[in-house]
Amino acid sequence: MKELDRLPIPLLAWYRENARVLPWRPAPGGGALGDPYRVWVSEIMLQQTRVAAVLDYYRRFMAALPAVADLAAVEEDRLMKLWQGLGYYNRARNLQKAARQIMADHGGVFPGTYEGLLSLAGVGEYTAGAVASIAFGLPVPAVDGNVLRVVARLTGDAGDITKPETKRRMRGALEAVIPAGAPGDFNQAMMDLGAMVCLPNGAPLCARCPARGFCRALLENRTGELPVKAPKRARRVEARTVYLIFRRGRVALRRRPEKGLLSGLWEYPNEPGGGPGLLEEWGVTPLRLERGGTARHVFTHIEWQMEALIAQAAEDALPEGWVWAGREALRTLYAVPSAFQGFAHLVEEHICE
DNA sequence: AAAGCGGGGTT
DNA sequence: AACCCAGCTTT
Repeated sequence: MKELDRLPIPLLAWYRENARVLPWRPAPGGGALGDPYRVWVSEIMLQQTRVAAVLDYYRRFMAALPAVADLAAVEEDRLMKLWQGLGYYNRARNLQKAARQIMADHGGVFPGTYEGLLSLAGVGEYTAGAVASIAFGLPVPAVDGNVLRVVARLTGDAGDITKPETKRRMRGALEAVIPAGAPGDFNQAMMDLGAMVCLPNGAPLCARCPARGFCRALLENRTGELPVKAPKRARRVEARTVYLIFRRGRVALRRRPEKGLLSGLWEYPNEPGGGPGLLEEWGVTPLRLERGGTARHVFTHIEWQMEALIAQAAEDALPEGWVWAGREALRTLYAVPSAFQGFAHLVEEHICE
């Protein structure tokens, strides 16, 4: 009998005792179904994002947009403000795109099949499997980073889990053992096990694991070597100048381009390299110009080393599309990514409105 | 198949 | 400083 065949019974028993209590989760262990909209929103927020980071965003989001029709109708700037700081902002745009698909193509009713879910914007194999199993009770695996790690160790599989082929193999193996009576509990139990017991970086808590009696990696003393993962590419460093331009107690903001990094969000004007000369190009005449210190922000693939220039503008004129933002507008209207958080105190000092 | 896309907690 | 997180889309 293979390791995965032996897993469901002890795993589900462990889950009944140890499941995390989460606002989008149905009562664990009873095989109850979750609400599709709530489960879906949570799954999108949780992509590449820890549970702890999601909780407050999820509560705010559901209070503001309690149903799929609300999401379909909300204005984009308000949507981005709800997502501000969570990262991977295309998730929010795809969320709305999918909500409009549901309204237009499915009569406002959530599609209840794996293929129907997969056709929604921003929903891939993992998310379709998660919603299908948790909200609709369908026996489909939901294979995320946690599950790949658990399966790699449990079965002693040394395949590179960053490769699609390895992921396909593990997903297929799970399809064969997922219990038809409680697929949602099984998938969530796998994720909880990965998040709480089968920890990454060679630090699993095997003594607490319901699979400790038959885990290949544990029995063969290979938990430190599994899973196998190809190294990530190094990030590049970019020096940028950030212009904090003030006028009558407000600060200048511009919208980032439609595509690429932080697309569509608002920012203090900034450019690679840069210097005082750019102000003139923008038609901004500085009455005073001073240095504002430095800040650093690390993305997955780029590191910004930023230096701020603080300028007092002589006139109201700004380039097309730029705005003057007061404290209230900055707080409630404009979504500014966390990359600029390092200069928030400077803005706070110079803004008066 | 590889690269782009955020931000923050943990080790 | 590296690793990783309830991944998806585009190239």
